[in-house]
Amino acid sequence: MTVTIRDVAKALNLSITTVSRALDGYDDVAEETRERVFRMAKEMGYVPNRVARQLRRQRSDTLGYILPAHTPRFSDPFYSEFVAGLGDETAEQNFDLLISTAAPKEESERVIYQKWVQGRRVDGFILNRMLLQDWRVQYLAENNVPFVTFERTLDPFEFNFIEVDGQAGFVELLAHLVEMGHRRIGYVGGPSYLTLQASRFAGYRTGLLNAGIEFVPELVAEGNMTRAGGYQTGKMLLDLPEPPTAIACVNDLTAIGVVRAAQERGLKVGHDLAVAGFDGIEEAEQMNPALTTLAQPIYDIARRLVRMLLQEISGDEILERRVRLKPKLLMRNSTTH
Amino acid sequence: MTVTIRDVAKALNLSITTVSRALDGYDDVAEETRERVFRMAKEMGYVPNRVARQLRRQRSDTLGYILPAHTPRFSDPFYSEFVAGLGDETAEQNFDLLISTAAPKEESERVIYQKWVQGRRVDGFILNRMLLQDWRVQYLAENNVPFVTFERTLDPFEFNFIEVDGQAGFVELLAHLVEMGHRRIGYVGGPSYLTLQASRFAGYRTGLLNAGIEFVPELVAEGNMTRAGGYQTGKMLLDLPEPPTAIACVNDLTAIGVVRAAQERGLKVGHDLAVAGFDGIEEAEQMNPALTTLAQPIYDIARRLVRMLLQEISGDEILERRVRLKPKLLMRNSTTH
DNA sequence: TTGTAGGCGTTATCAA
DNA sequence: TTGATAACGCCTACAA
Repeated sequence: MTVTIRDVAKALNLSITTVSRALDGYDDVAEETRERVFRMAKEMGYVPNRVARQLRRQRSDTLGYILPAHTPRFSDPFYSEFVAGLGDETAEQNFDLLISTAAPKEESERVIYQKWVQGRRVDGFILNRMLLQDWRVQYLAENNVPFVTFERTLDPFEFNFIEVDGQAGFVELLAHLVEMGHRRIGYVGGPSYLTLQASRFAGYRTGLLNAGIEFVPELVAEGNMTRAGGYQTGKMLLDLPEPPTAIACVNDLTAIGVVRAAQERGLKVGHDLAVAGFDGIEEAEQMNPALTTLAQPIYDIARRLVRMLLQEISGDEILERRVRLKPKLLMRNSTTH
Repeated sequence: MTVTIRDVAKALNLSITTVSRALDGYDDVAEETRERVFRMAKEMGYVPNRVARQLRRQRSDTLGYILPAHTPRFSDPFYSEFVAGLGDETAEQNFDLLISTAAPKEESERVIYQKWVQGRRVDGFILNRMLLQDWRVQYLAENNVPFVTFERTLDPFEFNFIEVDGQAGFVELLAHLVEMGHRRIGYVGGPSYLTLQASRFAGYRTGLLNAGIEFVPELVAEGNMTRAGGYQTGKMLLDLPEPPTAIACVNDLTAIGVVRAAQERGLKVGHDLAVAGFDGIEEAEQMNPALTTLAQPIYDIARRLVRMLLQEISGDEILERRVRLKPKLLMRNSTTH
């Protein structure tokens, strides 16, 4: 049926050893033999059986990523871009990417990690949307499973990660808003157990401090990082007796929701209300008004994470361990008009 | 290191054969033995090595799906929902889902299919966004690889699929627009080689015919099914000397772009211009004005496709072969105000 | 430079 | 009801 290495060997009157070594580029194979092997393999359409190779090598050549999806209709451009980056880089490195979705912190999420680890389905994991204290980090570290993360955690384990300095970003954003004349600045965040919420919120507070503006708890609300969440919390803030004149949001999706809430109230975003987000998704650029945001190179980060993880898995020299990037403030019409 | 079936057998003083059969639920194992085996396996934390099993059984217990992504920043809620459905159902059936992204019709896409087929990485494929004549169908059919599709093609091969009747949907939509008083109705479609474009466009034309409205080629434009594409083509149509008063769009994303173009021109969508889409993504419901759309149950369709494919793979009786659904017209403010 | 042989962890065949 | 044994396809020490 399908062509195996044995068929190729037989057709060439060689041993499977020689064929295997020729194909794998060992240098103890005669140049002429190698060429014959390559030609025949191609002609017969031979493709190594990955499963057999995996069993022999005791590696799966597969990376795992579990998407933190709360609902089936979950949709965040951040993840589309992130997954695209993971997929492209793994493919380029001749690895596979195994994906599943699970609601964060649920039992079902834990079950998937366990299944993949114990069934040796993957050689390592990419994690993101980290919790301040993250059971995944503990579980993987204790089981000696390689992993890398986007954002870090407070857990007392050594691991490699990329982080984008949300605190510094928000400090810069607040300075920008203050410069545009705002003093009453609101903040719509995400769940408090998220690393990114902690650092971005810290940036918000530092930014206020820097400008000598008093922190007003009423101007801060917790959303769920979706459009709908931004819309809800946006309405709340805008319906205050003394509403903010600017709202900084934990991510672009939230900001999009806030913009909608504002427009529904007849406010002209950019004039009557400034709104800013974080991520730099494509939609932020295209909406009306274009959204001021702290952009991070999601696609490239994903690719880089894969490379870091593969270095760790292969035991190669690890070139990058803890990468810190700064988001880029893109000032657009939602705050500058 | 990790526990194998051999360890369990040794601990119980049984042969690995018996352990294997006990665990797999064969009925020629003494009830008492079976219980001992189960208890010990659990105690020792034994999890079968999936790779070894795959090699032996010559099956991968994995389904493949290649996401048609044109750019790294590609992001369409349709696919988020579709992939979520695929992932949930495969997981529930104890299968894995292998995902990659590739630009449609590119050489790189073909390479992935070949690699997965020849490397026996997957037991079957789910396809969507079908081309009228689709090389994937031909390739898989000729290689006897099981697959199911969302939408069908014109290829002369037998295969199982689910389709949503876009033609009937657009006929209904056009009737609605006509009833709202529109006579000058535009259409923004997708690439002409797509099945869904062919059928939805056919519905548009039939709808015009039914209302006795002459077909005006200038009112039809080809987009690329993205927000940005909708925005571009929307501007084009709206800048005509005699612009349409209603625009039917091939999908929601396109419609969202058209709405933005209209709003930029100061048009009040729902009053000055009617706009409608197709898909029923969440955002369509939340935008302002809410978007009239032809909704299809994307998540459920994905799950159903997986079940159909697994029936085909397992050789079970196939309960569903060619499923035809009708989209549901959701009339909202973008056309009814 | 090439070949022989053993084994990765399962499952399936056959015999006991 | 249980066990010995042979694959599945590949890689790699070791021998030739």
